[in-house]
Amino acid sequence: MKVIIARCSVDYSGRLNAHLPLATRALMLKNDGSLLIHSDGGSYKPLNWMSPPCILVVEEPDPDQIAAGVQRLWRVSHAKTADVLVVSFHEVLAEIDHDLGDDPGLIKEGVESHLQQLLSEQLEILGPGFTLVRREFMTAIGPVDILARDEDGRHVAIELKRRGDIDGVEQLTRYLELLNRDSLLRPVTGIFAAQEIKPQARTLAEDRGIRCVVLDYDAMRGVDDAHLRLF
Amino acid sequence: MKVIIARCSVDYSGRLNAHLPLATRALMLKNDGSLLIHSDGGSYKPLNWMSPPCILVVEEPDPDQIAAGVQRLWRVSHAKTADVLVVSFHEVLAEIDHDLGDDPGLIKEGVESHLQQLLSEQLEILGPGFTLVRREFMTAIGPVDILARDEDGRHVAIELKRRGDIDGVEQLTRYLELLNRDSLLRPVTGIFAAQEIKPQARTLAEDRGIRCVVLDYDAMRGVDDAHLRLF
DNA sequence: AATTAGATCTCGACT
DNA sequence: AGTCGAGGTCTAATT
Repeated sequence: MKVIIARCSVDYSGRLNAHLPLATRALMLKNDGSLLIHSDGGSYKPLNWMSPPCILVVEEPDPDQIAAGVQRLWRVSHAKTADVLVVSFHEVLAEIDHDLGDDPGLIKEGVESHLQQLLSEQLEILGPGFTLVRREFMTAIGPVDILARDEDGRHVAIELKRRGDIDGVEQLTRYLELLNRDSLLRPVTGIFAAQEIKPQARTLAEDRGIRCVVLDYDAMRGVDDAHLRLF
Repeated sequence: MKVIIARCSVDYSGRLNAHLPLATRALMLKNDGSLLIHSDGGSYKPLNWMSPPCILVVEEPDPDQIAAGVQRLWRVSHAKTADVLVVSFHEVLAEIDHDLGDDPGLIKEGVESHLQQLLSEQLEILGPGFTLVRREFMTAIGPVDILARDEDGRHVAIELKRRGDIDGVEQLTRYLELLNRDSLLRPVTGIFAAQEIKPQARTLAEDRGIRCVVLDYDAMRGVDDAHLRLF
């Protein structure tokens, strides 16, 4: 990995065209040839970048560029697409070159799949007498997060989201339409469950007879922990 | 901005919990206190990070940590949420500290808004006799990208995407339903236009009588350039 | 400040 | 390899 602080301008051409005027920036060149160009702010997204697989070529600046103050020229080309990133160095202010070796990788403890697990174990949150049929119930257009039965034994399809917006309601609607064509399942009602439900999504869901349920993740985890402590 | 190459381990706790085992990594500390932790690979997304607004506190390692080889301890806390990132430094291998100043920012061209401009100037792509009514035609549920009339003077709502998938078809369907309630506009047909249309989206659209048009951005830009060169 | 839709989205899982 | 769904999504525009 090489890190360079430099005054430079940058041009990108590919899925869009973009230009960064001359300024001081931090460049991170990774072992695979990929390049990130960061400013001293914003969040983790670089101002400009090239993703691997790509190739870095050091070019000679032409006379016009030299006259304009360009000392070094990098052309980073994507190996499979026509994407190109050109960095015009006007001044290199600092540089680090160091071998990092392989990274052992990130250990994550997720939330989304965990939420599904918690809810399937705590279906009473949705109402008394709810029982689980299956998690990830497969249909022709994809898996329904949870299929359950209500206290009267009728099927209920549950779509789970961390943040419930309109797309989730559309998704559940498509599932319901499909499930209700199946005489073995019919009638199937829907529940839209999320930690947070956007007003537009709630309106659309209720318009379509889909019940909305806001989930309290911390409370559900608490119940789960209490449950574990019993064993 | 400070860039550090160090052997370190990292723990994140927030919307999820994550742990990075001891390894050599590149850390980028920005002026606003935000921190990125990169490995020598992957794309622009860091292994771990803390977004601003956040605060960095240098802590004293406790005896156990010192015994384990921890030389320095950083605790980066988000200012508004409970998110915390802890970096345990075992060895600092290189370091750069440099002031970058403000960045003049990125100039972009070729995103959806640009595509919308090009298409509204080249409506003949959709068929002979098409005329523009309005870009961003406002409705109660949001703006339709382009409202036009076909050669017979009938209204056509056009939904524009870079990549056309099912969500875009749903969106256009909602617009069409609403627009067709308006006696001044009725009948309104739909066109789903994108640089790339996913098969599922095409099937759904054509099922609903919505025409699909694949756009050639380069050709459209070429026409635009040619048009400019005339003046 | 809150909401919404786009993104050079990225990333992983599954077909 | 393509497709689909999720993301500690991020980000910019608009209400």
